Amino acid sequence: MLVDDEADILEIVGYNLSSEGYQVTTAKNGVEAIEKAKKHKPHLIILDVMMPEMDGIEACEKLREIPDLSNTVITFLTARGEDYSQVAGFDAGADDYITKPIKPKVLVSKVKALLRRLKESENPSDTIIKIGELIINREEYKITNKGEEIILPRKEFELLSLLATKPGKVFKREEILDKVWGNEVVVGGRTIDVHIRKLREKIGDKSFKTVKGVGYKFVD
Amino acid sequence: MLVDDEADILEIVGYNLSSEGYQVTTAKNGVEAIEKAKKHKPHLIILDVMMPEMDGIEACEKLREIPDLSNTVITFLTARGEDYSQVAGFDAGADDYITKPIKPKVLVSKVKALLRRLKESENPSDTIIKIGELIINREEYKITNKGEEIILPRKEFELLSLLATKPGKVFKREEILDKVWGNEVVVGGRTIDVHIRKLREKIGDKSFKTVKGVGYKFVD
DNA sequence: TTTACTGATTACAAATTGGTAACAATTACC
DNA sequence: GGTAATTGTTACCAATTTGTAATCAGTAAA
Repeated sequence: MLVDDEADILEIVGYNLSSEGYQVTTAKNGVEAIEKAKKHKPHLIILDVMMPEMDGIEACEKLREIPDLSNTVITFLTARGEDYSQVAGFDAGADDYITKPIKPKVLVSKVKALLRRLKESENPSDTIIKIGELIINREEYKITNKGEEIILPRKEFELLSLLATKPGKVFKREEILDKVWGNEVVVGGRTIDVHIRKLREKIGDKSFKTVKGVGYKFVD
Repeated sequence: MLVDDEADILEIVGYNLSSEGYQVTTAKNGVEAIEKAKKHKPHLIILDVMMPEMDGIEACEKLREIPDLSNTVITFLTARGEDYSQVAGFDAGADDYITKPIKPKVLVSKVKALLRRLKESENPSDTIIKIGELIINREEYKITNKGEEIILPRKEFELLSLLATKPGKVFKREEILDKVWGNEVVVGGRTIDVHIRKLREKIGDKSFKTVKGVGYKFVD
């Protein structure tokens, strides 16, 4: 959604974005913008700072209060050099700004980048494993169990990660050594057991099942 | 890449651009242009509107459908006065047009301008990162923390920038070295730690979390 | 030239982790 | 029930990893 009081800008920018395949809505002022935003729930709002009646900053603040738009990216259009408006803009909840004069190529690639960013934040990739009340975030090396955050040392984290990739599957000791320690490292016979014990202490005894003569498995 | 059915034009324009240091490919018609464009992925395509078989407009539309060429600038060559072709050209996805007769000086400066624009748009809006009260402006190498402006040395700035691109994500030491120092540079084992320490001093201790055996992460 | 700063290194301190040994407990199997 | 094999547990220690301060070379600014 484009918001600007100048019809020229709406047309030029709108044309460029449409021809990239984006669906474009326009609004001529802040009031209209809020109205239309509620209806259309745009993914991205490009907002001119300088507008009559309600300026961009104020419009932005109002837009940010609309719950449906919490995932909407808002970016300002601002004349080059007005840095004060940048700061004020960020305070108002903007995510980025674009400087005038507008270069179509720059604009389009900026819009692409912003929407890509939005998309990325929507699906939290496969780095996250979720089993019952246990959430393993590989990217952040963080574990949440029943809403409580737990920080595990590396080996314990990796051991848990491994077992959790396939709940119910029995991992042979050999396999665990391979994947967690690396098959060139030689460790004593009780090492795995000790680490399992630590995990049992921290995550819960019932989650780890021993299969005698074979290995361990993680159960929900 | 130049596309025109007249060999004279290819030669003259090609000569002028080559002598400015550009790498020039040529094609005699639309079909050849598409073929060669797929192979060479040119940064800029100059396309004559009037060509036998497939005209410039049609060629442009086909070129725009090639994913690899989404960042390619396409400009038309058109006889002065044919405005209709300008409109049609923009609809077909062109970025600019050049009128015949061609004045070499004008042409070269236009090409320069177009390629400069491309370059600017290639590294788009990662320019500003905002996390809580911290605003990082990569374009201006400026950081604002709680409204206060902070100036960081280059390495510290880049380290912070990197970590801030994905708050919460743990960046492995290896990855940090790669992205901030460049993977050909070899630095001592304590270098990253020392820089982290300086950032902790300037930005706040709590913002940087150590993950032993792995790396560091930035947290809000 | 002087000064100030950046960026890296070093050496040592501090903290944490990972592993082991010794022994206890449990299980499987005869 | 007895025995051997396997796993659980604990305390302890060594190795690894990180934090920190001091220092130094290189470079840009004054």
